[in-house]
Amino acid sequence: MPELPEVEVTRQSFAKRIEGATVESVLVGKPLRWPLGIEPVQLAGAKVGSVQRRGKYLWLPLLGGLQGQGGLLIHLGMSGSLAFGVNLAPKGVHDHFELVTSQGVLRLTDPRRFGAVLWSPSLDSGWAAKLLSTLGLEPFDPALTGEYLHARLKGRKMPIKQAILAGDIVVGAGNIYACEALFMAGIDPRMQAGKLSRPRCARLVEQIQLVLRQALEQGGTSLRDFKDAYGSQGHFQLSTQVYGREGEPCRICATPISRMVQGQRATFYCRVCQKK
DNA sequence: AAGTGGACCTGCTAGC
DNA sequence: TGCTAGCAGGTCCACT
Repeated sequence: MPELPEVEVTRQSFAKRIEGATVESVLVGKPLRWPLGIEPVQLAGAKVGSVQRRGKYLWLPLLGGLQGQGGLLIHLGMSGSLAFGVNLAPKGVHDHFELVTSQGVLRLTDPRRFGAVLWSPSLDSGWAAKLLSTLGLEPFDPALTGEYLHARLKGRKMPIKQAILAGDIVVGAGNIYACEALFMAGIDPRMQAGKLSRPRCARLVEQIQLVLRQALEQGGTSLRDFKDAYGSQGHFQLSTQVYGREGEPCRICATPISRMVQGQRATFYCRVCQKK
């Protein structure tokens, strides 16, 4: 489910409400991708700081309690979502983590359990350092330019779609937004990454930023049941140009949208508008 | 080093 | 109606 816009929309929907809260207890359900990495009781009494986002990860700083100083690194995987409130619905079978605080309960619902909640002593040590160190630039980082993308793609033989998805050059565009950005940039997803010209790299950067910004403004994409921590749905799925539109007419040239598989992920594209 | 495929897990849908 | 295969928004890891 969650690519950068969904994660950011989620963050914005509960960051202010949880900041300053005191952790009362922590409930751990079925195993997620990795174990929490700390005894839940150690977190009691800690104070929640300002929630940050890096790529598709959220970082919830914690100060005090038996843990001393650290935080929780949260990833929503494919099917995760967070809810925060004082009167959440009764706990369901897919609710696998709860942080009970003085200002409300933060709950992770994740049917497939590809998500993770990990304790780390800081952002640049422990689990957080390990997982975040391989990440590329944030999409809205001024350092992300066509020139930068061109330099990083140099010599790469993999298809441009997979290079964008890999996340070691630029983070945040997952399968939906990678397809969308490539369409808007007019680039064939099969194009060898290292062969993209500078101007096309510049255009791709622009379109990645544009599609993510648009999705953000529309509250993200709710294909199945994505909701932010207030329970609100996103609407970007209504604006999609190619994703999920196989056989439907291209919004530019009316050619039926094609679907193929790259790296075991579906790619949607227009065989006329997107060129090698 | 870069690239590929498998793995993790559950729910839903299309098709027989 | 009921079963099954195939598919889903992510990304780490082992292997070539």
